[in-house]
Amino acid sequence: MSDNISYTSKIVTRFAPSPTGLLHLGNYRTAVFAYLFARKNDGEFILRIEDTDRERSKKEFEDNILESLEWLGLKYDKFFRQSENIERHTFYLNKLISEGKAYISKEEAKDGSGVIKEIVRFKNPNKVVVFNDLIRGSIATDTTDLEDFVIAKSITEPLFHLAVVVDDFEEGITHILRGEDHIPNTPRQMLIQEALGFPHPNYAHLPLVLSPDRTKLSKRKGALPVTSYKDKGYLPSAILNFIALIGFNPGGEKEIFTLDELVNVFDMLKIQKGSAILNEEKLNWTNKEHIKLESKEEQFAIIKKYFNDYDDELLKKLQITIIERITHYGELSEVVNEFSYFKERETPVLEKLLWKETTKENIIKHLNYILSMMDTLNFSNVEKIKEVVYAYANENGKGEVLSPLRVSLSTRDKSPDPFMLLYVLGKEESIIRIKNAINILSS
RNA sequence: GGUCCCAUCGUCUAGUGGUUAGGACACAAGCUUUUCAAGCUUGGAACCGGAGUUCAAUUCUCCGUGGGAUCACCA
Repeated sequence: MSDNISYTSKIVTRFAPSPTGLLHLGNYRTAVFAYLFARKNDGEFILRIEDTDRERSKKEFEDNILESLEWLGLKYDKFFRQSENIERHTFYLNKLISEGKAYISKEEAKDGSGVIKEIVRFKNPNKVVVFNDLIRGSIATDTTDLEDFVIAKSITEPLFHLAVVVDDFEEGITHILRGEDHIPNTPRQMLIQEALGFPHPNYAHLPLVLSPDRTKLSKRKGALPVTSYKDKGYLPSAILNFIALIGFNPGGEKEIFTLDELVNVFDMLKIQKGSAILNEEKLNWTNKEHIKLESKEEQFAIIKKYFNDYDDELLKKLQITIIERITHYGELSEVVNEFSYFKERETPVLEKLLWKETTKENIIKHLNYILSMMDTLNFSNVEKIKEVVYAYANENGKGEVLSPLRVSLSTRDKSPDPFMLLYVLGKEESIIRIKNAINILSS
């Protein structure tokens, strides 16, 4: 059973989240795999919001799911809301009851109210159910200890197992890709399918994404909603790339993929069986690689939002240096602070202008010499600046020339190299700052 | 506890009945045009254990061990 062979009927997959909270990366990875599998096979990808639990489902969570999928670029072909399918759930519920395959049971409500309710229980045939999981092979379960499980809170209030089975059938789902935490649910759902005369869909249970403590990823353990990565300035292509390669690897040594490339290389047989832990550092590295993939213009547009009061000309000179410092665009706000000296002239402190045992006089001499060659420097080319200034530094002591120069221009002892500072600041501003430093050294 | 799933560097993984077990992240060292960042080079780092099958097991089988999931009138 490989996705490389062609199926006789059209592949239809679905992502079926319940809108009861903000979904994290682990949840969306299920969507990514279902999406990749459908697209790889020219199939259909369906989004179904499972909102039958009226009390816990919230519109804001549904909106967040929609926003996240759109941001990630996972376009769905059809959209369903489970709560709008209650009629057909009731229809099949009645069918089951009339055929003696389910029955109404008068029981005390579990909410402690003491009210007697008419819930619907499935008449368990108590048999061994076997299915061939596309990822892990044959899985057999004796359903006897499941007893007559509840499938509806009332004839008009279907529960998960019934609703899922009916909707998957009615929507023509051929392949169900979901987390392995659903493996125990599969036998019950297959029992209902059999009672209703539905065919069994194909199942592929994905390995779980774990927290660093090796337990299921959860909000409580710090798992962030996908939209928070959006807010922090991560690239959707990087998030996609990163989560697709957790539990899946096409083989080979390529690490960076676009969505289209992922669709191309996707192969269900290459999905991992064991669960995996999220590695934030690799996410950051992946994101940086995707930033590098962006065009100069795309990068600039975002940088400009943070460095909004910078002159375009100066910012373009600074762009490469800025990009080098970040892993995701949200870090730009820190870089704005770090690079404040590019925008506002600041006053260097005497101690930082000094270099080891070198006398003030010598430092002043070096700075004056650099000042004297300003007219000969080609300020439109950082390499040319480097050639000339470095030659002098190399002859007269790298440290005692370059360190005071850097502090003169940036006032900091940690900054880009002085050649870059000269290039970005330009001739006029550089002269002013160096003269200012000489004054401080002279006083 | 019952049931089920899983097992290659710290993490994500490639891979094979015979390999120096490969790559990436992270880490360490060195280099590069002082510092920071980036980049480059090098390095340390893994087949859970035991039995069986076999000329040969990391790979196949079984048993352990370990980890995980699940046992709702949630999904």
